[in-house]
Amino acid sequence: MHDSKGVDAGLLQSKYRLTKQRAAVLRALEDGAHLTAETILERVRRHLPSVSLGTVYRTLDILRDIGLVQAFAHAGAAARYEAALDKHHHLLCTTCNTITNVKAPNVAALARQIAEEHRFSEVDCMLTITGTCAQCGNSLHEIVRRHEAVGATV
Amino acid sequence: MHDSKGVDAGLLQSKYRLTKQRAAVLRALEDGAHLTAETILERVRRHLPSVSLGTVYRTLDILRDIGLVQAFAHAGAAARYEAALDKHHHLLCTTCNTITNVKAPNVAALARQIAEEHRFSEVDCMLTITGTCAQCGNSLHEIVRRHEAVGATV
DNA sequence: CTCTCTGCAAAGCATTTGCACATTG
DNA sequence: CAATGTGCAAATGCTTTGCAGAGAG
Repeated sequence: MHDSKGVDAGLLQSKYRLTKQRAAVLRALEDGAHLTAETILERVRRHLPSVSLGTVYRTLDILRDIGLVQAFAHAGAAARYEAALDKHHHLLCTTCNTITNVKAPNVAALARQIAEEHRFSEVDCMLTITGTCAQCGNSLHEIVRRHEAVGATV
Repeated sequence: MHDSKGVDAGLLQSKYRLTKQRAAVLRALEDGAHLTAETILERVRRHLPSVSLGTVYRTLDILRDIGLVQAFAHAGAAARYEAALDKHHHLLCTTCNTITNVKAPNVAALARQIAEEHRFSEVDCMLTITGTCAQCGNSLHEIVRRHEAVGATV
């Protein structure tokens, strides 16, 4: 059986109602993936085929408001959403667009200090590291190798 | 007179042509502001009234490609662009949406280390600290104070 | 003179919203 | 049962693109 009590608890305590659509969105994010609204809709529809994209967006807004969900925006791409289970940061491969979660406990303290110097309150922080992941890096090398083998000039 | 040689140098060296529109976009970002495409268009049109928004977007893409411009995306808002003058991070007030640049030299080393552990290459990093700036924090306090003065119940 | 760039206007996505009906607490 | 949430579809906002003419090197 799905024991989603823990996941749904936040909604029950909030000013928002617990509906099956909202529970389904939370369940869609349960595995820690970084999903677009469209992909969340696909997952949700496996259980509740009639849910609309509008509802997914409205739900994500609510869940962000409660703090159960976190959005990740990057220029020129749809926002990606994830469950806010624990504090972590992101490693984004700019080639395959995969996002990997990483821990960086020192960052929060650093951010808090900077924020304090600027008299900021209610602070949160997010470190995004961009680059090329090992897999994509290898693929690129291979392409270069083939080019050279064929004798292509750059 | 405007000594924009330094600013334009990147374009001259690149595979892209140096046009007055592109120079104007660079000049619009000269003061280090974090602007939306729409605002950049306004600034550009002061000098070149016929420039179109499409050209601004195309130019920003090119400038990002060369590394002269950096984009900043945040869920549910237009992207903001800034000149990539020096390495810095961002303090975003979630109330007034003002972005402040901050230095955090330690972050890069930390990011590099994390990236290495994950076999990432060509790494860059960006720390975004969100919160409420001093000014907005004060305004909120004042609102609460007024509420209390009137005897309003929460 | 050729290749690239621009303006214009239309198209494309991601996201939001108004409304009538369904559901929750 | 009153308040809130949902589906649908239309609207909005940001960004991209096709094309014919203009401009750069």
